[in-house]
Amino acid sequence: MDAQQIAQVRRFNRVVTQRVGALEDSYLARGRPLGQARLLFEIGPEGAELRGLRDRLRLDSGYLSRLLRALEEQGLVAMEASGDDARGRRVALTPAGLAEHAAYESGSQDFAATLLAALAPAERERLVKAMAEVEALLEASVVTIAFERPDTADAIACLSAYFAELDRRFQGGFDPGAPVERLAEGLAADGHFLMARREGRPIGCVALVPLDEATGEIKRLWIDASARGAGLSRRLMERMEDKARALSLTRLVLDTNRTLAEAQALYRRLGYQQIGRYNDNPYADHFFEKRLA
Amino acid sequence: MDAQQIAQVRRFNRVVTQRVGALEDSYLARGRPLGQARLLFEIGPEGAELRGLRDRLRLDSGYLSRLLRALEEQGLVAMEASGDDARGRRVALTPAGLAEHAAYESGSQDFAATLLAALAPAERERLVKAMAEVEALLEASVVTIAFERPDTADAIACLSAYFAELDRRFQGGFDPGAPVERLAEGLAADGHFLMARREGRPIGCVALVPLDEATGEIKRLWIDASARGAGLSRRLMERMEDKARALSLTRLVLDTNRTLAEAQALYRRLGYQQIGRYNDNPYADHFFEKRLA
DNA sequence: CGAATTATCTGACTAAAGTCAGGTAATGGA
DNA sequence: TCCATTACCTGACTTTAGTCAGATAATTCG
Repeated sequence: MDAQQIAQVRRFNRVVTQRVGALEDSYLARGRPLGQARLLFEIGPEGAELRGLRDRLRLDSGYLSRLLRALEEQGLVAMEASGDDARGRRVALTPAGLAEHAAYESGSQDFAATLLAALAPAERERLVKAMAEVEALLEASVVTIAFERPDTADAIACLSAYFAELDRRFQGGFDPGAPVERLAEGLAADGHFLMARREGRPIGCVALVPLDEATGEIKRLWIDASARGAGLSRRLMERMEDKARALSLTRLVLDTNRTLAEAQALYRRLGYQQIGRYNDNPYADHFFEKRLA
Repeated sequence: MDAQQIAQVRRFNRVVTQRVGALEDSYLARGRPLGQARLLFEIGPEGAELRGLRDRLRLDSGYLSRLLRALEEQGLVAMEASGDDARGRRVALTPAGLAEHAAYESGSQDFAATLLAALAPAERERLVKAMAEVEALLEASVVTIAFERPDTADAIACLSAYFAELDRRFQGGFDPGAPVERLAEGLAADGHFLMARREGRPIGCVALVPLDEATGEIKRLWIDASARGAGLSRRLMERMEDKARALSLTRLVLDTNRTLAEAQALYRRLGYQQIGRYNDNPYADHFFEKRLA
């Protein structure tokens, strides 16, 4: 990355934190300490477990407790017992708290609207588009990618999400042929499993299964809907190719269904070439291979 | 503007202030209270007047004084008398202060680099481009546009910048034919003058001079280089069209030089049609008109 | 069951941030 | 010249933010 890019990022950081950060805070504060305001906002109309609040806002448990006491005295929140674990507790907004929350919501909306109102419609659209792009790529930049065991709860959640999506998208649905757990165990025995996480939560995966001395098969490429469009699948695939090279494989193959157009486009962009059928997978319509340098 | 746009802006605000704002602060702090760190950073290698610091950082004068005392005790800054007003004071960084400032600079660079390093080169480029777009449009959104007298110092600065640019761009240079001040007085007598400012500083202008009962001429459209590409000229032109309609004009005309290609493109986009020469301006090569609805 | 762990709360702190009411010296206008 | 204003400083506060060491009750694991 070059100096110009770094300079642009810094300029962006400066402008945005000034223009957005400070102002948003002032809209959010509403004459209340910012800590209390943020907490009230984070609790939200559905209420929340204290545990989660501590994690999301990175608060010391003593501090959180005190903030809650303050909001409680103002009649804005009420504490409740948590469902399954009697140690944990929940907070919910009282009617007064809900009203305050709504005021925050509309303040934040007003702020966004003010920002947009200063622009002509065409520029407005450009701004919104560019913001979406920045947001998606910033999210992508905090994604971590690592090889993991495919039989952990998180990995199985990924595989299940993948199968569920295939079931939705294939005409006639999709049946993996065996329980997810069994397939995961199989992968653990003879494959490699790469997982992408954002803030700890799994958002994507891909598997590699050696077929013979020289050939590996790419399987189970899945990206959560919230993480698409930021080049994550490419990052996963490239990382897996590195692995294949490290395993001395010289050829990767994969199959795919005709409804997965964006996947096919990705494979082509990555240098995969269409080949003839190499397995009897009834769901597969297209077959690809790539020679590894 | 629609709800989706507002929602996108809010999401952007949330993600960016979390990802960028908080982290940048931690890079900036370097084990020093954030207030002191910000002040040190803001003083900069050239030093600064206390007055300006108070304004830019919105600090109480007592608080600023105290922060400076703290930095002084650490040997990072030195106070000096201000040039013209013996009440005012300046701060400058000592060698130790300069070293700390440099450390902040490099920390901020590291942060930007870390952000980019997590992305593949193609995404990196997309991110930088989108950041530039957001930055430019956010800047544009704090631009204020208003009719002002054309014979103030700021307005004359705009007109001078305009003439200087024409002089640079025209083959053979440009001679306005009279001193800027005289032309400004003329405009004040029979025209209307619209000015764009960003944080108080003039960054663009346009003038309207009625030619007869029904026709007005658009002149002196200028946008500072730092403000181009965000649709400001369009905003100025549209605002001036509104003014023309309010004056019951039904037709606007303007002339332009062949080297100003982007201006011609703008006029066409705004619905101006090319017509024959309507004056004897020796610098004009193309003539346009627009019928007002 | 008993020991270790976990979730929350309370009390006792400290540091940082920010406010307010004077006070002094320089400046500018009547 | 005199008086209001301005720029900065100092002292005396208050509020926020955040930390840390127990205490208590529920849960989990061996």
